[in-house]
Amino acid sequence: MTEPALATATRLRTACSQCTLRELCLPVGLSAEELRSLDDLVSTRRKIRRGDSLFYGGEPFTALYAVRYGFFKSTLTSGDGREQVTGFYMAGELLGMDGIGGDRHTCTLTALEDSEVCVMPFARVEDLSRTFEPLQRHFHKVLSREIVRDQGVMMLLGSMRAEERLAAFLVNLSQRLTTRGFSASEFVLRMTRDEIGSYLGMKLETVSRLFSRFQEDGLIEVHQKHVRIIEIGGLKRVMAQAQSGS
Amino acid sequence: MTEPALATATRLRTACSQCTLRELCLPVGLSAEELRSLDDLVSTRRKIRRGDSLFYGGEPFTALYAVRYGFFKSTLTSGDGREQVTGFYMAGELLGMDGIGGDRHTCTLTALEDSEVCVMPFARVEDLSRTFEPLQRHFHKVLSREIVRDQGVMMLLGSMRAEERLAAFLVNLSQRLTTRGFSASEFVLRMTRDEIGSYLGMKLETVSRLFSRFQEDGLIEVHQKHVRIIEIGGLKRVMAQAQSGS
DNA sequence: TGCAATGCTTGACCGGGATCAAGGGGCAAT
DNA sequence: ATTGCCCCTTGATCCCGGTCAAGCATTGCA
Repeated sequence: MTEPALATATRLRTACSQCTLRELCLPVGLSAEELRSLDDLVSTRRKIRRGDSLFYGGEPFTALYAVRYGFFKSTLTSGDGREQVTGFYMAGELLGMDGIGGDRHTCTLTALEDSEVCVMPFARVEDLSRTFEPLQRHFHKVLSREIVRDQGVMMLLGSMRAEERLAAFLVNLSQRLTTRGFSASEFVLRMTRDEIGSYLGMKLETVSRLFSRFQEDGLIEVHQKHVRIIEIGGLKRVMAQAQSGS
Repeated sequence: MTEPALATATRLRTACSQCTLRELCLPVGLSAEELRSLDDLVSTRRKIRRGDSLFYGGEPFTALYAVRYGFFKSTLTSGDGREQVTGFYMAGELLGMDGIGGDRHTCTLTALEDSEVCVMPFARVEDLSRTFEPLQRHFHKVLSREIVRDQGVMMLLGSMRAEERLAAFLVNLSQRLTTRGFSASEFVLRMTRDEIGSYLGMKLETVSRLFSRFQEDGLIEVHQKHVRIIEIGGLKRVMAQAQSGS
């Protein structure tokens, strides 16, 4: 039986081997053939409109997702309804790893702009990584890096002052955008002050005031969601001024 | 060639299949034979004296460790020397997962009492989990649960007030001790006020004051490191009194 | 094109928790 | 049993960042 033309087209559209983002979400240094063996990883793609959610906390876990384009936040809701932003995700980053442990997602993933993800059924990820060692290794690294990232945020929240936290946030954002070929110094925030504040453990008013202060100090220029970093070195200095906070 | 008696003895001593903790750190529901196939996981054991470190941040990553007995803290040191406690670990819990992503450890693991760990060379973990599906699945779950745990701490630090955080800490400790067959209501803290404070993002004085306050309120009884929980329901109520903090 | 909704900024004030300081208790080593 | 060190407790004071409030800017929809 020959493959129908439509299936071929779909396959091509979802092929990891053709994806410009692959060095962000897949192991590097593979031969063309090895790469092709990864094309089975992605079953389909899914578009998420701004404001819609990819999955909700409590929902059964079935797949991991790689961001193709767009921007997401992950949120955790506590028993009493408080909402905490636990992360922001952009192209090439992996979503849904929280769900593996308990077979349901613990957090909610919401698109902050129109986005698209590659759907990777988790059973397939596990199957493939049993037979394909580079994938196994890579997958473990991705999981581990998520742990390290979270611990970095713990350090942020646990031992830094508000202005240090916001500076660190901007520096981090700038670095991640650079990796993806965007400008390091000028970008549009996809999230609100409230979401930044939740992520960084401060109120939206504090975020706003600090943006204004950084601007007065000549470190950045802000107009609503538009941010231009003028002196990244200054931000890094703010980040690390050895004092204890909270 | 027969196996020398000493090797046999070592093997017996390190056999997962014989370990009373195995339901805490290995997949459950395995046959005796399947269990035996896991005995290769642990290469050796290692004792760590109180105050000594199992590994340091920056050190090359080679193995994961399962706590056999004892108590550990993990700490992260920032560029400017500030130290953040990122977790406490007890029997049956897995250490070292932070190292997988970058081939070196990012945090330091220090014993808070005389302890022993099982050393599981990571190459062996990956090999075995390629051929033995239940181990693969289990390992992924453990990694994922660490992510979820860290996100829980982020929520703690990002959106709860000091007294809520400390109450949550006590409730969590009590639960983990119960799982391990210890008393849920009476235990000895292995860490100092300073370490608790670092973990929870507050100063040691605040920890001390809150302990005193909880005692006045009849929720607990504290004498130095000795804690007796009198009303766990009260602690849970403190934990969730819907207000915003920090 | 105008209106409503949402998000941002800024000011005034307040309070939780940090900081500074002093003293007390327990444990380990001898 | 004594000594010294580390840890814990408690008080007094201060300040960062939260809270409350008012008004402005931007965006999306009718």
